[in-house]
Amino acid sequence: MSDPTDLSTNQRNILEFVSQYIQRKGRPPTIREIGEATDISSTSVVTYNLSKLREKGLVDREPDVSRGLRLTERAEELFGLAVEQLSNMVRIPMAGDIVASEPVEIGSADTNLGYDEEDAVELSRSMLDAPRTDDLFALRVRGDSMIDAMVNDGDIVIMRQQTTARNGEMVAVWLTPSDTTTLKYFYYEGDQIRLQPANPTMDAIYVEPAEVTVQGKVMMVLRNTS
Amino acid sequence: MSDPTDLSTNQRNILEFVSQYIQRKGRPPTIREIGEATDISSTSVVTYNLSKLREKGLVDREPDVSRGLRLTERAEELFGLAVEQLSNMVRIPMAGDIVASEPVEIGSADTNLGYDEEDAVELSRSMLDAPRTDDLFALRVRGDSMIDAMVNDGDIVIMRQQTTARNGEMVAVWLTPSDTTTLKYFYYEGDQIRLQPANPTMDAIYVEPAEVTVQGKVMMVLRNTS
DNA sequence: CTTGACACCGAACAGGTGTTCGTGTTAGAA
DNA sequence: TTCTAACACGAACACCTGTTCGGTGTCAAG
Repeated sequence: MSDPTDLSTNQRNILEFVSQYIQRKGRPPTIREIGEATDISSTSVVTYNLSKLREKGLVDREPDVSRGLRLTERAEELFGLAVEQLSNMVRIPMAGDIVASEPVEIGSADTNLGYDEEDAVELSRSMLDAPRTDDLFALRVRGDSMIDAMVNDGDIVIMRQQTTARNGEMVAVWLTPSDTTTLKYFYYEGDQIRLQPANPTMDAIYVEPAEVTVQGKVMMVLRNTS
Repeated sequence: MSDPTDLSTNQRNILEFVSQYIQRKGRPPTIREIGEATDISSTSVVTYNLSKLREKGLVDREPDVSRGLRLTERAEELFGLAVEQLSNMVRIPMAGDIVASEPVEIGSADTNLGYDEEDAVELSRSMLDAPRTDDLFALRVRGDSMIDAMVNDGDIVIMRQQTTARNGEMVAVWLTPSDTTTLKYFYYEGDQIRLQPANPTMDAIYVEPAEVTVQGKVMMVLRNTS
């Protein structure tokens, strides 16, 4: 009955228009502005549908006040326009865990088409100077196997999915000889690859190009100690 | 002439009221609502002052439209209301560097009264479960002296200013015997204090309570590798 | 003193705006 | 078929709202 999903065409149009109008103009629209935008000739029809939307908890109205119209949080969630556009935050999905004994699993990041309201990390866009953010994903580190990369159990690494690496980039690599995943600085030197641990007190290892598979570039490491 | 700092009392009141009204009601006020709130009896006076504010680039008006009033970004910066409340982001000032050879310097964080538009770190409020965020500050790590705390050169640590610590918290401590600042997990054990490095492969050190000065709690560590 | 800029006042006007009422249409239940 | 609820239409009304205009007072420059 009051299920917000079953809306008439008019009601859906109204909701969408109001959301866009507020975002664009910074103020709610009038009854007649709604009517014009949604091809409703009569103001009473707009009023009628607004009262229906109010019953469904999607809008809020202040009586006898011009533009006394407001979208409920619930409606903003359904449309998700205002929040997303307004803030310069990046929502990075948590793709799973990263462990030394398995390759990086990026499956859940690929299959994630619609927003699943799943686990995610929110970052300010200014924190990572990345032109694109849709190919980023986050992994939670399990175990102490990454300590030579200065990454601890429970840390979160923000990664970009890519199969190649440039010199100096920190990447997640899969080493076929030892069947392990590690985070290392990548340097291509002549005929072999130098993998340098982030910890400056530790020594680099040298491997053949055929033995390494780049699985992503490490953009950032987050450690929450509180 | 068009200096935004020299505003009449009326203009200042109007600006403040409009800002609060928009934030509270989600729509701009009418001319008469502004007049009532600021004790201006005539609508023309409000119009007059609004046109003055428009000349100074603080408000924007759409003619012949009810509530066709908007605050400029410049005005929002001056008042700093809308932006701050709207986004769930936390702005943490960069207080300086942290090095092993000196105590933590929090001076610049204290003397920072007005927003100096200085260097800062912006984080999603959901990332650090801290009830208060006004006593947080950020420090950039210089040198390799913190590697036993799994913190690298160039990393940024988010800290809360406090002089006491509870067991299990990671804190920045100043050790008087060696005159060094380090980041360690803090454990009070009977008559002495155990300071445990974050790196699980390293051993703890034990010190007398008189030898340590807690300078802050480490809330988060950020490492940007891109 | 006169002038002009500045700030303010009160009133009136035209159009904007939410509300209400009577009526018509359609689809589905009884 | 009849009835009910949902949806839609147009008109009228009362109030809201931005604009405009003539007028007042203050104050510094000429």
